[in-house]
Amino acid sequence: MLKKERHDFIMRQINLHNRVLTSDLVQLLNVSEDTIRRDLQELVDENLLYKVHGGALSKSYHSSFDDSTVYARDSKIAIGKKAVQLIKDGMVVLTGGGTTILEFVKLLPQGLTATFFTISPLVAVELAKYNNIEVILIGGLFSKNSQVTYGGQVITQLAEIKADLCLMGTSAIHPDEGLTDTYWEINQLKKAMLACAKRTAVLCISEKLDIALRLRVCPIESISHLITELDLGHESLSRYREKELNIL
Amino acid sequence: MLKKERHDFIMRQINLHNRVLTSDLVQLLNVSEDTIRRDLQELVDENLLYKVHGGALSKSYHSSFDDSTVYARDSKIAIGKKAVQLIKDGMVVLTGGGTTILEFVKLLPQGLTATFFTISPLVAVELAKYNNIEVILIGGLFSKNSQVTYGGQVITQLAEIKADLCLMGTSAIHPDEGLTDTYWEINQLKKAMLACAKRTAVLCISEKLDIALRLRVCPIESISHLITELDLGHESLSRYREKELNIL
DNA sequence: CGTGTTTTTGCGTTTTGTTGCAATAAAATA
DNA sequence: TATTTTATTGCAACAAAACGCAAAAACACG
Repeated sequence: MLKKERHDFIMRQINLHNRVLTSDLVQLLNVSEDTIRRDLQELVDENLLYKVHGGALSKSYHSSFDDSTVYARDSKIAIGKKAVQLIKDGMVVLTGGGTTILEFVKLLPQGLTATFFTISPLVAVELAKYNNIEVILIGGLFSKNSQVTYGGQVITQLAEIKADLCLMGTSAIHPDEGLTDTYWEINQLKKAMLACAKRTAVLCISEKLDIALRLRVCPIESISHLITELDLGHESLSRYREKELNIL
Repeated sequence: MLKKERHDFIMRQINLHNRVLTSDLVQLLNVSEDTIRRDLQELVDENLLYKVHGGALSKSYHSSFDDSTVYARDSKIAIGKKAVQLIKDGMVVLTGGGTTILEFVKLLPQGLTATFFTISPLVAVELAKYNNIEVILIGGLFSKNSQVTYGGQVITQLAEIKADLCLMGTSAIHPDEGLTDTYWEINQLKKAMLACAKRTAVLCISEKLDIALRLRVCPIESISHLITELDLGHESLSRYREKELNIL
């Protein structure tokens, strides 16, 4: 088995299970511990995973809930500022949930007149602080993990909406694999959101670039804007610049 | 289980419940007390929580005092405790919004298995902290004043629900005039909520007793329970005791 | 084809990290 | 104060990682 194959195998395990044990890999791949450790180190150097004592963890699996201190808050504010530029008076906007979106909402101009649909209660509460924004919260089953509504009812309601712009956070984006996710229901949800907006902007901190997870949401071509905290010319974005995609 | 995963688990517990007991963690994670204590110490070193005798506390719990700014919080907690007694495993409950309801939700027992419908995003977020409660957020226009969803869509959806119990806060209750309100839309909403529940409990701090506002929601007979912070025998409640109404 | 170079891999050793135990100290509780 | 519960500390056993080294494989090039 070639080294590259081993690396791919490891990454597949990581994306599948969010974690992997060194000892498991030794068994599965039938090589020495040292080799696995070296492999993991190389993948760390490529910025593809986190190494911990005993194994490795997925980058996308970021210690799920830390509401006191928003992870990478500065980056998210930078993204929020860029996203605000897309919003014009009179627009109908659909948003997902997540801390990045929340930071974006806090940065909207006070006088903005617009209609916002959202599946996130927290986003709704934040949007309600703007006098001229009409807020419609899409109801349904409430997800304990993602803190958004999901399920059949949400998707049915989304089908009735025609939005000018959809803003969504993401757990992973990859130049070839497009938008991917780990959970089936969230995957379905994102597809429905994409379907009801003319354009979609993906808000994404740079460390979620170049990651592909189990379930495909859409190809990269279905996205109109990619917003990261990086400068336009940044090297990490070159593979995305080749696609038909506005980068902010 | 990797150490990092344990740390994440602990942080999730902390952020969910604002506190955690060492002994609980020992059981849940199946490791020795020493390990848990060391984990907690490491998280303290990372400035992620406070350690106290017997367990640990969330940092945000101490720093953010927005709880204490709730008006008449003690009364609302007293009401919440009484309201919890009405909730049994397996029930389908519908709740409104408001700080009284929110305090009630925080007092629910951890293991409770139930289904909650709610029109309040904040209540939904709070309910989501209970593993065995299914939370359905009813969507629609979002009211900037009351922080609940309202309007035609909400009423349509309410019509499809059959709840065992409805819990609502109120701005006014009067022995002769019944439940009253100031805003047309909220009035409609409350009527719809009443209609879809077998029984309705009104949570109401004593200073809202004996007040009648412009719009009638329902006569006092339509309410099955009145819950205030007062003792059962309190004089202010005498006029209500004469009605067919359980007083808690 | 042969020879020197680089890459890859596994082995032994040392170092570091992790965990549970026991003895003792401190804090909470009655 | 007496008793129980929880913390702290040092220690030993074990697991995993790092490091240097050498064998083997793959590669480059005359």
